[in-house]
Amino acid sequence: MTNDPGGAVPTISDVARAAGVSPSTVSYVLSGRRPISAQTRARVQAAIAELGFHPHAGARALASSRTNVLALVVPLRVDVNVPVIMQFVTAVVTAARAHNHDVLLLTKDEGTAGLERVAHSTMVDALIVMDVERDDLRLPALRGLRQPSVLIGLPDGAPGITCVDLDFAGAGAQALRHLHGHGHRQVALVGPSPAVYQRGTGYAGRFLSGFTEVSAELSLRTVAHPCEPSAAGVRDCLARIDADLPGATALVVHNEEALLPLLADLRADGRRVPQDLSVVAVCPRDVAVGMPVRLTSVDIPAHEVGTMAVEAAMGLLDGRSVAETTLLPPTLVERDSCGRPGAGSEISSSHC
Amino acid sequence: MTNDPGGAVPTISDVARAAGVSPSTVSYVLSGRRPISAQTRARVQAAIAELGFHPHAGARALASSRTNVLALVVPLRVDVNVPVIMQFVTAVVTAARAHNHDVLLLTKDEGTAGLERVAHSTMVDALIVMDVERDDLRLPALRGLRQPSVLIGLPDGAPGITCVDLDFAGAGAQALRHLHGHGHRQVALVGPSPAVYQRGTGYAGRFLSGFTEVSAELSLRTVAHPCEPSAAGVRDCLARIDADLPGATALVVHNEEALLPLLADLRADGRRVPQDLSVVAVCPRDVAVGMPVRLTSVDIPAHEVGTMAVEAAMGLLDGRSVAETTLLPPTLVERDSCGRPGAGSEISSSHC
DNA sequence: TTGAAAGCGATACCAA
DNA sequence: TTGGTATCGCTTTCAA
Repeated sequence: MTNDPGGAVPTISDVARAAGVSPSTVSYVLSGRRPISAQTRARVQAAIAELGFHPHAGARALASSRTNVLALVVPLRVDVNVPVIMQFVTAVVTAARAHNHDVLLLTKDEGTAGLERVAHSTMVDALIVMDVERDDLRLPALRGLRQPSVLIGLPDGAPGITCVDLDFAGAGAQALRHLHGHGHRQVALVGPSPAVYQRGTGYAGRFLSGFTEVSAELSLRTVAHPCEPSAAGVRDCLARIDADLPGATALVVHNEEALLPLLADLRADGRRVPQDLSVVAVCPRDVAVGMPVRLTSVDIPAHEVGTMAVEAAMGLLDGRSVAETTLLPPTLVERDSCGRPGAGSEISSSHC
Repeated sequence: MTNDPGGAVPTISDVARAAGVSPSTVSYVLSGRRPISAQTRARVQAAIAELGFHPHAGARALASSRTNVLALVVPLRVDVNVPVIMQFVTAVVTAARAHNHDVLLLTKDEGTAGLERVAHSTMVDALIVMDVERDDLRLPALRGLRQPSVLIGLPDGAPGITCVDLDFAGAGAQALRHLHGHGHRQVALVGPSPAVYQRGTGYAGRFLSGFTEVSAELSLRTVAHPCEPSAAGVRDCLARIDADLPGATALVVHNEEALLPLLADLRADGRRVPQDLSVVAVCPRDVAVGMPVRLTSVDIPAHEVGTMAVEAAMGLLDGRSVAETTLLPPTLVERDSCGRPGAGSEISSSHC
């Protein structure tokens, strides 16, 4: 690596001259878009290394109409689960890099204008949009862009845009089925914060509907309450559950941030998990594992979803056909927070 | 806004033709780099709106050697405080947008190669690097780039690169002085996880040294222990403190993730905050406020730091002179977690 | 297997 | 106050 600080930045022509070939040959060595003899390739590559040549991204974008950049729109609200968002972001950046793309970060609060700005100015090849609401105002704008987009989430109706998400209805169903299989007949759902429902974020409702359907199908007694993710909010929510369904033997918690205060609250109340109350959480693995009690959980596969979103975007860019909607099947992992109702302290973990 | 989907994307020449002026005039209307008569300007702007023209970012970058993009390098480790990172990111993106820049997201684990890739290919005008270690391997690489960079953090020695950070030594001093002012003479520091110290992240040591200096200066009895941010880690840490400094009447907690388990642990032990034990936290405001007890805290001003980092980068790009090191003074905010030692339940919040 | 040269779409210098 | 145009650095078609 011969760095030449102070010297001018080498261009493709400099490389061509040094290698004794034409600029186009250098370009083709770089892109592999046409066969090059081994010797020529070697000479060019030597010259590239020698000069420390790096193609100019802007020039490339101009000539090829490809930026190798993906836009990622993230929510920066505080009531949204920050660690989960970070997992999506990590997954997207990592997957994008694996496809030789970089990631331009947009915030949701720039709204439609932000999307159009980066798309119209050709800063990106495709867009990935997180935190999509059921009737998201940005959808029409996205449809109008020349670049393809991929949603993380599932809006109402046929969005006409590629969507990737966890099958939250399936997740709700699976959580409840699991508890039913362990003998529970009265189960309460601790949902996301009211703000999430009000915002019209789809996953909350989809999870609830899966939960509700299974409840009906299996003739269970269930209640569902949203929950503010704070010590006070959790206390409220538990009180309401005790009032509405005093015989509840299990909780499904679809609210990552409420988990810690909730477990603390139960403990302070002398209600042991899982001896007195079973808990199934819906959250990323590492959150479930990091709790005071290792929680049986339905995984939120942020990494997979993020990766699939990028794969879908790449597929669209390459002209491959891509399923409009991809719902990842839920995965429930047994850990230590779920026993049989009324098992008291004599819980046999082999049964759960 | 007359959208013309399906029609070709308009270029600056199309606008020029429509407005009856030359392309350069359109460019100057856009950039404001030379005086334009009001009528011409109006005609051009009308044409721009009419055609829905947006300058091509790549073409612009090529012609002007300015991308209007900032690289932001974020750590995606799990042991790092995710919400705090998100606050930095938010601040940087917001500030960058205020200066008409976008943000390209790089992960720390791409290391030196990632920095050089985006810099050499001229994808960005400047770089902002988070989570800088005391003797960070990336510093030499950053110094070799044509683009300026700004560090969030403070490496050892004279880095030769602009740095922005909270004055952690001052923060440690302030936390301890505050407790001393309220009568505490035996104070324990609950530090970040051992991993943070081992990684050589500077802020942990700087905080500790400020704490230690004040301890000596005021002849206090203090101990300091790192703390794994988990239920078990917190238990361990508290046990060690009880062993080493049984008379401790106050805790300084420089470990955001340990706060919740720590408070739960104290509560379970029947030790009330602040009646039996005072606590000063070091964390962002909203974290302090969101705890079961509203914590007196030294703020981690992620927003200010992120904003200042962007301002510094803009200053460097504009050729303004920028201080090599900017340490933001700490701010302690009184809330409800700090009383006089031995005050028991008769705490008078007016005194604290 | 390689080369020549015409763009890509802006900016900014040199003229008028 | 405005216009003409060379230039930025690369890709890709057309030719050989």
